[in-house]
Amino acid sequence: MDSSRTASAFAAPDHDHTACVSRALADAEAHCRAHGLRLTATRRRVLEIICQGHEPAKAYDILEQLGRAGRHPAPPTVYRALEFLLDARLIHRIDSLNAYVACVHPNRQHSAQLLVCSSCEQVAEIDDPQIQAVLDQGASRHGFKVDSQTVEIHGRCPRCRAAQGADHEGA
Amino acid sequence: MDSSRTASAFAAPDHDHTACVSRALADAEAHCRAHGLRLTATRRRVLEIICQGHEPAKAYDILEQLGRAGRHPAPPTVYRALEFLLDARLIHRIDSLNAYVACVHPNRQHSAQLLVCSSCEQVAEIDDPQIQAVLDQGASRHGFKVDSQTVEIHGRCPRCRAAQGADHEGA
DNA sequence: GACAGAATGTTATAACATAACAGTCTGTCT
DNA sequence: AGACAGACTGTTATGTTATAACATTCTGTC
Ligand SMILES: [Zn+2]
Ligand SMILES: [Zn+2]
Ligand SMILES: [Zn+2]
Ligand SMILES: [Zn+2]
Repeated sequence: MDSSRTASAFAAPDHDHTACVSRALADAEAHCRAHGLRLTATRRRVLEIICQGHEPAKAYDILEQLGRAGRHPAPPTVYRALEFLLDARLIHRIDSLNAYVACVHPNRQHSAQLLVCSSCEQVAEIDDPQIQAVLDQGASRHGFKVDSQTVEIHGRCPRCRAAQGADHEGA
Repeated sequence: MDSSRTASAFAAPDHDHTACVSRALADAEAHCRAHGLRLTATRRRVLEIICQGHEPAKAYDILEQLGRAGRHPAPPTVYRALEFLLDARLIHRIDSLNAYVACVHPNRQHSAQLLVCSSCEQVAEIDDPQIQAVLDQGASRHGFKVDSQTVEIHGRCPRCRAAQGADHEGA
C-alpha cells in the first residue's frame, strides 16, 4: 500500500510536502555551492514559491507572493531570479503555459519531458532516455543537429483518470 | 541533383516558393470546402502571409503586413484568424517562439514535431510515428493519458551546418 | 576603505493576447 | 423582398507576459 510512489511521477496528495520542499531547497543549495553559483535570498525565495505546489507557477503570481512579505518588488526581480534558476537548471519553463516548475533532479543533465495534467494542473517531469534517443534519431534523419528539446505532453494524470474517467474505460 | 527534396524537411533556398505558396493556399481551400469551413478573405490572407517564408511568423508582424493593404486592423483580427487556422489544423503554433507556421500536410492527423533552426530561423515539420509512439509509451508508463503533444526541437538545420559547421566536425 | 563585479531596485515600455460589445455580412425561410 | 439567425469583423479597452535602461546597494578582495 505504499501509494506514495506507485508507477507515477506525479506527487501523491498525501505525501510529506514539507519534506519535499525542504529537500528541494537543500538540493538546490548543495548544487549551487558545488557549481560556484550564488543562491541569494530572493532566488531561494522564488524557488521556494515555485516548490510550494506541484502545479506550474506563473511569473506574476510569484511576484505577488513575494510582495506578501512587505516588499513589493517589480517584475524584473522575479524574471532575474527565474533566469538564474533556469540557467542553473533548478527549474523548467513550460512554454505552453508560460509557467515554471521546479526540476526534480537538478544534479544531472536531462531533457525535461513534462507531463501536464489538464485537469488538476499538476506537472510531472520524466527523463526518458528512449524518448530523447528517438527524438535525436528523428531529427538526424533530417540532417538536423539537436541543441535542446521542448517536450510538453498534455493529458490526464493517473489520479484524475481514476477519479473521473472510471466510467470511460478500464486500463 | 534534385536538391529540392534530399533527406530534409527543410525547404531548399532555390525551390519554387511561389508554387509552394499557391499549393498551400489551394490545399487550404480544398480542405476547408471539404470540411464545411469558411476560408474568408482575411483568413486566407493571414495564411498567405504565414506562408510567405518558411520562418515562423509572429502575430504582430502579420498584423503589420495586413495593415500594408490600406486597412489597419486591430489585434483581434489577426488572433481570430490564427485561431481559425489552428482549429482547422492549417497552421501550428510554436510555443517556444510565440510564432506560427503553416502546416505542411493539413489533410491528415499528425502530431506536429517541429525542428527549429536557431541559425536561419527556418522550421521544418516532421511527422514521425515512431516519436509519437515512444512519447505515448513513455507517458502511459506513468499512467498518463495523452491528449496532445508539443514537441519543439531547437538546433541547426542541415544547410546551416554545411555552411558554417564544416570546420567543427563531419557528418 | 577603495575598488570591481555581481545583484537588486526602479521606472518605463515592449511584446503577446483577449474581453466585451457593436456592426456587418451571408444564407435561409416565408 | 423582408425578417431572421448565426457567423464574421470592427473597435475600444484592457489583461498578461517580459525586457530595456539606468541607479543603487551589496559582497568579497586588495
Ligand atoms: Zn511535494
Ligand atoms: Zn491530474
Ligand atoms: Zn516554399
Ligand atoms: Zn538553418
